[in-house]
Amino acid sequence: MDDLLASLNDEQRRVVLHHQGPALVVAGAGSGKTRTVVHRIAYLIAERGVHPAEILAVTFTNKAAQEMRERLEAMIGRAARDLWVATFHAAALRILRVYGSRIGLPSGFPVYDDDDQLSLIKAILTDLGLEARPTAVRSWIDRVKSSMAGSDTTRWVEALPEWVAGLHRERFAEVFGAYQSRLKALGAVDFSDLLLRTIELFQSNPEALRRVQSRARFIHVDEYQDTNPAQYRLTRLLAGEAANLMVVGDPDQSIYAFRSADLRNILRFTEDYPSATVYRLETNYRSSAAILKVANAVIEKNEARLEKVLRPSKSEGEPVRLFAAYDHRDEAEFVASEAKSLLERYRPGEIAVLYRTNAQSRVLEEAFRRENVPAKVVGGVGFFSRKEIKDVLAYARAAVNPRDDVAIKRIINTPPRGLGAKSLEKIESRAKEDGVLFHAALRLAPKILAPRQAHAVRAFIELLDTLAEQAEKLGPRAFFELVLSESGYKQALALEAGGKERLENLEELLRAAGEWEEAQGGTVADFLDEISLTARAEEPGGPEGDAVSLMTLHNAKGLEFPVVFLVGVEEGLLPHRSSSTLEALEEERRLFYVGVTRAMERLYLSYARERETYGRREKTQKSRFIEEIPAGLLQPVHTASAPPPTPKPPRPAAAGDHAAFKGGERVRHPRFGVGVVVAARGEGARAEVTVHFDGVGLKKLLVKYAGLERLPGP
DNA sequence: CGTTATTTATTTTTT
DNA sequence: ATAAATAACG
Repeated sequence: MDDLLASLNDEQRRVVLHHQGPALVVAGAGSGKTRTVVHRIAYLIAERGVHPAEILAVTFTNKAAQEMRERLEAMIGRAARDLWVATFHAAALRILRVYGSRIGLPSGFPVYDDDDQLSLIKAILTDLGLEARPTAVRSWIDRVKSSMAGSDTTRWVEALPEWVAGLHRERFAEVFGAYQSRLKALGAVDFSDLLLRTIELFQSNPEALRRVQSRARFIHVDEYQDTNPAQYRLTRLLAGEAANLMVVGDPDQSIYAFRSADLRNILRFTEDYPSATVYRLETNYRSSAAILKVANAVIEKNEARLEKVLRPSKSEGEPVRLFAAYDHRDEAEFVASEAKSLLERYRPGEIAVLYRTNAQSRVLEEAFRRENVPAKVVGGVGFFSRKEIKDVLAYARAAVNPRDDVAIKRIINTPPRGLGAKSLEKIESRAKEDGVLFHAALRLAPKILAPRQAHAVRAFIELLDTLAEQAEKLGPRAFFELVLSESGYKQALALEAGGKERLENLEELLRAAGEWEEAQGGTVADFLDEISLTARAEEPGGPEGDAVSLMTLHNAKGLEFPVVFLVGVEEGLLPHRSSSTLEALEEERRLFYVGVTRAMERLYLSYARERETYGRREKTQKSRFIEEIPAGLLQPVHTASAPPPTPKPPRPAAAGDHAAFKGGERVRHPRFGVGVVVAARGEGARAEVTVHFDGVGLKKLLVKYAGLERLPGP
């Protein structure tokens, strides 16, 4: 297996040859970190006689896990199937599915995602009569949990700011407590719980820990700089005394503090494991020297960092270009047309556009469409978080686990069955009286509801029972087909406006389920587990052709592209306006650094002087990060023609247009099309017109809202 | 009860 | 700008 080592440099080879005990690999961007880890695993198997089933590799994203699996399979073939490659959360779920009963988790416990969390929180806020923003409450709950403050019942509250999500911290603590006991009563776990409950299991159950350890005798943790306290703890427990633990990371690429990631975890590794060997990968194989100079110039400005050199291995290359756009549209237009001309030398898939916020993707998508360049948003609002998909998945969840109240409430009146808010309230209060859960009270519901509703509930229960029965017999695909037909969901959708696209999405789900069955097979419950952890995954159906990738900077971590456009490099966006502290600012700077270091050959930075947010146009300024780059490293781009000073499209006459409409005028409505005003009455805000639209008929409209456009007479 | 109209909030990043 | 929450209507 000489060739295992032959293709590596000295730095990398030393890592691969590391045998036992703890190791910290500080790996700069583009230094071949994944490659090195993959080789190390292969070497362990081929040369050290380690069995694949004794190796665990933890990655940060599912995408990274998949890539690592593929690379290992390419290198060692079938043996790769016995390796355990997973994210922290996926690994924890697998552990809890096996040993969860030992800490009181019911078999088949559900994993609640953001949406489920939110509906639980909303219900609790209503119960307690509190007003607060549910999303803010959720993020604080997550923060408390993943920083593991929740375990210490008294002190963590005092560590919070006085006001949290619009609640006094004492009140917040009540909500937190209610949330936790609610989860417990439901026998459900949320994302943070996957980690916390696994820790709990290991601490209370040494035997379970030992068993898992035997499956993880050699542990690798990628992106260690982004581990949060719970992940840190879990890693330490798993590594145990033997500590055959190799962690890999780059402090300069730590960009998940908002999710409680703690940079100090990697900085103190050598204190945690005094016997640790430290390796450094400092040769960059990815980027041109010109690009690296920019990256280094910026990251140097951070104070909280380990000095680290990153040596280029490539020549100077193309200069990094800087484009100052008139506005966000102009910027998008530039990117799309420049990308188009680059297609002479690059495939679309070799080009990426990176931005700070998801909201920036839309203009870009539109611009690419106009230029006829294939482009796709990677990440973003995932396929599995669309309403119709979540609805159908909720049916599956309720079938697999009849105690999943959140799922049941989601679907009890979807499609409409005549069980509205009033009926739910009745069932809910009955549940409270009896001290039972919603799903239990539901079974009593026929007794406390009007005949019509009682009948509907009976039918619904029957539906759930049928589905529960079939969920055990059918594969996911057949099961979902059954759901669609039996629930009436499909029929309801077919009648709905815009239902066609949703039906197509459901077809897509069926196809994805079918493919999954063929690829690995498993029960409906297995399928749910699989997708519960990949909520933001790409559209199923695989890579549909070659396309330019549009994604957030966070999503770009770990990836590389020959051509990168980093857009919206403006004050308020990058650094984002929310970063008020020095720590936050430095994290933004690392984010910028991550973006820059994704580029191999060509890098474009751009910013707009005006940008529309919230539909509000605002003046913007170029980012301080651009100012931090020595001017000689950037080459300004000049476009052939400056855009018009006022690119604002003419707005249709509407609110504010005080000239009243008169009978006989021709108008255009955004939805109904062209029509003739038949009558008009009222003034100002209450002005009302009756219009006869071609092919639609008579409509009474409030001028203020209708958005009517006056057309010249015939 | 269910549909439509109107108002409100939302934008940081994700397992 | 747009989606989601709420109110008004049928």
